[in-house]
Amino acid sequence: MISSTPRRITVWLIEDNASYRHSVLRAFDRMEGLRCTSSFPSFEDALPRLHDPTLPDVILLDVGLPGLDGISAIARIRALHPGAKILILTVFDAPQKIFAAICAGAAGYLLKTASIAEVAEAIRQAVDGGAPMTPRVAKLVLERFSSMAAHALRSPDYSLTDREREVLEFMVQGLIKKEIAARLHVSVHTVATHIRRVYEKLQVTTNTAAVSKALREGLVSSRP
Amino acid sequence: MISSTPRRITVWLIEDNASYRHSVLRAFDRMEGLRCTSSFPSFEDALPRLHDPTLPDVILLDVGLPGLDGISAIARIRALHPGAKILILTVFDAPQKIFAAICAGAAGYLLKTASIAEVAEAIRQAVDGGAPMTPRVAKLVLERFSSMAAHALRSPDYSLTDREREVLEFMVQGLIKKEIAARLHVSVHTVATHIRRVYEKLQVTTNTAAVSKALREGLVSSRP
DNA sequence: GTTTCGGTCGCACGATCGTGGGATGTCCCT
DNA sequence: AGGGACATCCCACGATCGTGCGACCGAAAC
Repeated sequence: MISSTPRRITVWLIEDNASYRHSVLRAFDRMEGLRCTSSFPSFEDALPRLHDPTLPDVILLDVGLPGLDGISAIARIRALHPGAKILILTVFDAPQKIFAAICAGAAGYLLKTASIAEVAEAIRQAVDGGAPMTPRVAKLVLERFSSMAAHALRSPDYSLTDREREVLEFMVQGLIKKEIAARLHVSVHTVATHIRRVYEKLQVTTNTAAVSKALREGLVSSRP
Repeated sequence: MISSTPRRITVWLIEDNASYRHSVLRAFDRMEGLRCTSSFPSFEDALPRLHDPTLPDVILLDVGLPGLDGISAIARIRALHPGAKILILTVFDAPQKIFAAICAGAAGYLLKTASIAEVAEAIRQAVDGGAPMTPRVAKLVLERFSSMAAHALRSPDYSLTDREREVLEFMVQGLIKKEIAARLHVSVHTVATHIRRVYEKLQVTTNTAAVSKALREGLVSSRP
């Protein structure tokens, strides 16, 4: 699957390791459709050039470099040049680093175990709107993703009745018994009874604790 | 990057399109290190075979097929054969489908725009513990991921003081004034004053509403 | 047919809360 | 020297809450 872009893709390389930087540069020079227009040993060196009139399509960034940490660098680049695809290329595979980079707006995350050819392919994918990732990184993202989603969806069973759940929802909305009674067209005593059962089932003794438990454990919808 | 597995990777193919199924089968036959041991036109056909003593390393599954929907199929397969890597191979790129599949436990998600060679490579990556994805899919996952994280982190500013936030945290834990006073080594009156200010700033009039607002808007950590 | 469960209603009492006032002291800012 | 923000403490009053106990009814379950 070769993408046919009209002109060469321009790339900046920000990488502190000189020998790695040069080998990437040389390899790119021999490639069709790819052109590394500038390279820098650190983000600080690249920073002033971010005001240039001609900016690259893709910025290849090592987030292990000295000085400003890579995550802040991503944010700064995006602020100054939102059009650039930022590809992280690093030796670090700590989930924390990876997630931080993604949340900061990186388009992809590659490990240096990848070959130069794979890096080049990843650059093309990024320009095509893809999000290239080393499989190992993809695995971590997927795991975190599904655990986040699972956490957002899990809902322990306290076997609340429909009416009890209904009352609980109103409590979560901050209504007091009197108001809940009005909404449900029943007496305050009835509401009190329902709340009593809810407390028993949730093993709490105060409205505060009940609301807290309900929200934290997703017993009611979190949407106001 | 060729993975050197001692024996051939065994694969099942579940795919309703007969001609696509056959072309994949033929292609795999010509490949080293890959063996498609069974193929089925639907999940229902594969189901009884999930009790076989010899089960595949990877199951290639089309989630657009008739009968049982693909998402439930993933869950069923994982229940019966947790060791298998499930790779989704489909024409559907609706984010909803993708996220559901991932949350159900798919190891990767490929679009049928991928070449057979790419599918084969993805199978190897999956066995190596990776999570192969078409770049387009990766992009969607990354976007959703960072928006989820951003949502989980956003926190409106009610300019609560440190002490007020501290008291609010205890309220969210379900403590009553008396208990909070004890924890902070101050009098109940002091706690009452702090709570009063919190109510003013959050624009609420009951403890319930305050706790609800605090939890929903991430004013305090949601970890119990 | 009797039991069980869910929902409804009632009363009473003490505990807790929300809010109106106030007061004192510390720290920081200018 | 003065003002503002913050934290601390106090009192009093009515509203609200938590919980003890008891009751009725309809539907479903045994």
